[in-house]
Amino acid sequence: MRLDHDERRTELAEAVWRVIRREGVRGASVRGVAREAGLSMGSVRYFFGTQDELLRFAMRAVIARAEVRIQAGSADRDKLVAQGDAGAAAAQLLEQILPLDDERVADAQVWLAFTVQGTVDEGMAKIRREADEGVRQLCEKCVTDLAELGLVAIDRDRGVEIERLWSLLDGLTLHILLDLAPPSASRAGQILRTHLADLQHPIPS
Amino acid sequence: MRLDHDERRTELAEAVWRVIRREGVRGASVRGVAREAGLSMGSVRYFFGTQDELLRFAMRAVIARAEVRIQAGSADRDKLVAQGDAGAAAAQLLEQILPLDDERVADAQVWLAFTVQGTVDEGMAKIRREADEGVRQLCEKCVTDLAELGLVAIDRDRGVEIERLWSLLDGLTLHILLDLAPPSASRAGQILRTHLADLQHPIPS
DNA sequence: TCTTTCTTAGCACAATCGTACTAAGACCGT
DNA sequence: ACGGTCTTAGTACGATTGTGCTAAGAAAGA
Repeated sequence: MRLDHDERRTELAEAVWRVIRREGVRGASVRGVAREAGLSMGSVRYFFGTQDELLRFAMRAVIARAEVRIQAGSADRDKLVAQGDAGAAAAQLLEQILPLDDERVADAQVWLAFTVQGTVDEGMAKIRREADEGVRQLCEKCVTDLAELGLVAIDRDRGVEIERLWSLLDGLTLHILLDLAPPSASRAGQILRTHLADLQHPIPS
Repeated sequence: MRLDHDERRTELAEAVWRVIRREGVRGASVRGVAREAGLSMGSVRYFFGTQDELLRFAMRAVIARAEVRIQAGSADRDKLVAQGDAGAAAAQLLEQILPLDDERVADAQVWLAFTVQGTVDEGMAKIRREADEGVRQLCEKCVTDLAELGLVAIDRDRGVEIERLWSLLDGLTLHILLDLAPPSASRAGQILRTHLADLQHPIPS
């Protein structure tokens, strides 16, 4: 069955994630992943012809999980925007992106490892760029939704605000992953809401 | 001469940086670094008894470079604060932290690689935490200086603002390194100044 | 039950890894 | 010129790496 085949590949991807969290991308050798998955080396090679193919699949699988999470509350958020509360919609969306529970922390750890590996591996860099563009568009949508409802001051440079929001999100994510300023998970949401509140008010000057 | 000895160690650290930028921490093997430095394997081992020692030294050397850069304009900034222009002082300091030229981008690339390696290597994690605490204190000083001059609204939670600024800095750094939104280097400064301006005005209502 | 296809296991190969060790070279005070 | 210390080079060892290849086992349709 072809279904079993894909399920196996996903199981192997999950084994890759566990190994990466424990030993880094360095430890994600074919043998290491096989051991983690309880399979032999030859079996892994049956499902993935090469190590690169294995790692790229595992990387894309992280993206797929994130997309599912983001898609989940999509309808609710659209309703909020239609009701004029784009601020609440933005908060709900962006809190989905931040790693605020263990599962998302685990995913983000793996993603960060792949991201840095992409500094050296052009194949991974390409995958990362596609995913990052997706996040950027989400940030853009948040700012645009707010602006179209007149909730963002006109004197704001929208491009600057989009990239500021985007950078803040990635910085918060990094800080949560590195466990900086201990109560990060709960405080990250507070920081995000403060930022969105700022965005919705003009600079008095 | 003991001086030559330390100079050699620094040369080897620089070789480590180049290898890491080109091939990642993965490629920073004893052999690889020796080849990059134009030395034999045995020579590297003479200056560093173990690979871990070599990499840790190279990591601390990145910190040392950053400290020199930050220390450089220190007097000027203190003068600005004394004159009541804490905003200009903050902008000058924080722009030193961002990788806005090639040299600092190179350093930040290496630092990021070490940082992620620290996810798996407790020794590196310790070094990273010390350095991160230093950056946090710089952010704290910026916010505190502004607040003591009455330039920050009282209704701001200072802890939140410190970590928001800190996260934004790290996020901007990451985006510059990953080359997101092409004209990042020039735009990063603009984003930082926008953020500092926001910080200096109360949230109306 | 036989046969064909799908999975799994295991070994072999060359390459690379970190470390230990030895010996030859360079340099310097005397 | 000599003696001793500081540097460098080179080699060897066992372990691990990615990949190619072969054959045994499982599953399923005839």
